[in-house]
Amino acid sequence: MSVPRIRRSRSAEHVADTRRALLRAARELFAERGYAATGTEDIVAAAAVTRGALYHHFKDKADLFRAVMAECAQEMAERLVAQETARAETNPGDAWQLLRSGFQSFLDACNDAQFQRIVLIEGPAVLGHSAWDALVEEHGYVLLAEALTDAIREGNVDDLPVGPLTRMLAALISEASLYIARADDHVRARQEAGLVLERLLIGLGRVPGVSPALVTGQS
Amino acid sequence: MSVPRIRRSRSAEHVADTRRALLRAARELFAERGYAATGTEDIVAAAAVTRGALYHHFKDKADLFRAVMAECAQEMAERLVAQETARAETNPGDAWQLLRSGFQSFLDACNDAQFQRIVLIEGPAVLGHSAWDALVEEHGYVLLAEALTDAIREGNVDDLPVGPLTRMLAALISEASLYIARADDHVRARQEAGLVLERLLIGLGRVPGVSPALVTGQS
DNA sequence: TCCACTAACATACAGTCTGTATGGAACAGG
DNA sequence: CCTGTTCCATACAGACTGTATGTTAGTGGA
Repeated sequence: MSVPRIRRSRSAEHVADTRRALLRAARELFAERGYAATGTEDIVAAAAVTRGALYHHFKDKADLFRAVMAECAQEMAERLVAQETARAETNPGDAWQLLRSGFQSFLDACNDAQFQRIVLIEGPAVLGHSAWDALVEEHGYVLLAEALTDAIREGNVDDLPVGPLTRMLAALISEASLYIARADDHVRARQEAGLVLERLLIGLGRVPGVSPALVTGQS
Repeated sequence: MSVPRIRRSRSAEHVADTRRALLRAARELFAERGYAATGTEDIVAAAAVTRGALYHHFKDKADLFRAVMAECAQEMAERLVAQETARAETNPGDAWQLLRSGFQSFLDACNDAQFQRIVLIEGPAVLGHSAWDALVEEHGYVLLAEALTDAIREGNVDDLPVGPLTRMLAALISEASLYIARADDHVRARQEAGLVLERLLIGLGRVPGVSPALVTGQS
């Protein structure tokens, strides 16, 4: 009953096509229905191949997801870098000013349903913490940490520990983007979240009168 | 519709036992292995019942998870409320001071592996966004939002939109607690995260020289 | 050109897991 | 005594994942 599939010359280009089709289909479906609710059969059907191709190119379903998430994170990082280098050229300010505006543009860039669902929602649960963190570390945190280090070196941001600062700021922006995405009034939510973010960042600047040893960790 | 007094002195207790056993076993296993990696058979085995009992008490596996997560969130909220009311009595300060110290103690309370895994990691992916948000809204956000509203009314916190502020602060603390939990040096991580948090909160206070309309939303 | 040999799939199958349907025991009420 | 309901156990059907196996196009060597 099954119509035999005719396979023509299988060039390296065709192989790459298969892989890309799988990635594209998986990305779409994972973002729309979530990881658990997306069967491998659904993916290969959308990609017009069979499960054999999937398991040839990827170790398992989670491996496919990892590749999809890496692609999402990669694209987001590239988008941001391009945006920020352009801004730095046209309007050269100090690193701190650049970082603050960068946060705001990240807030806009983050407003991408696929990125949110795959990287922020499904990612931590599907890949465990370590694998997720490794991916984000590679694609996202490095940029933020670099910018923060620059700003600290320039003296406009107080010498706070970059590690936790990076994670916490990233979480802040992530949550803000999710808040904006699910709000009824996107424009208003964007404005409010941007305002809150800007206010929170104020505290990072040099504040001469404040001793950095206020908090010791024991309540 | 009339509910006559039901007295099943012994059996009613037994029924509650079954339910509690399921909740306890599920909580343990979900926190340890994650939702997807925990089979219903594992849960009922740990609870010393059969799958029939599980599906009698809960609609499906996700429903059981929801109950577990609600329990976790409930306990966390109770713990915090108790802690804060005690603090408020012994050391009555203004709402803002109370809130700041409350954040720090939340940072400590959040350092609970079950809470982190179930509520913060698995929750958003297992229950969708809306169900998760509804639960957190009910158990966690209300407290934070109330405290923020008080602090704003007292004038020590600027009149910022409470909705996004609540979510973003909660995300901040959640990420900080995760950072602390996975750090090699917990004590140091706790100290650093607490410091960063304290600094970020500074920006929320009244800052006379800053116009709140700096950020308009369009980059 | 012939012959391995391998990459790139397709297909069939086995194991696992979830949800449901069925059955039964205990108990309350009429 | 009969009946209905609650509470749970068991059996079963469907779905899904990963793997084993088959098949074909390309490739390098002799």
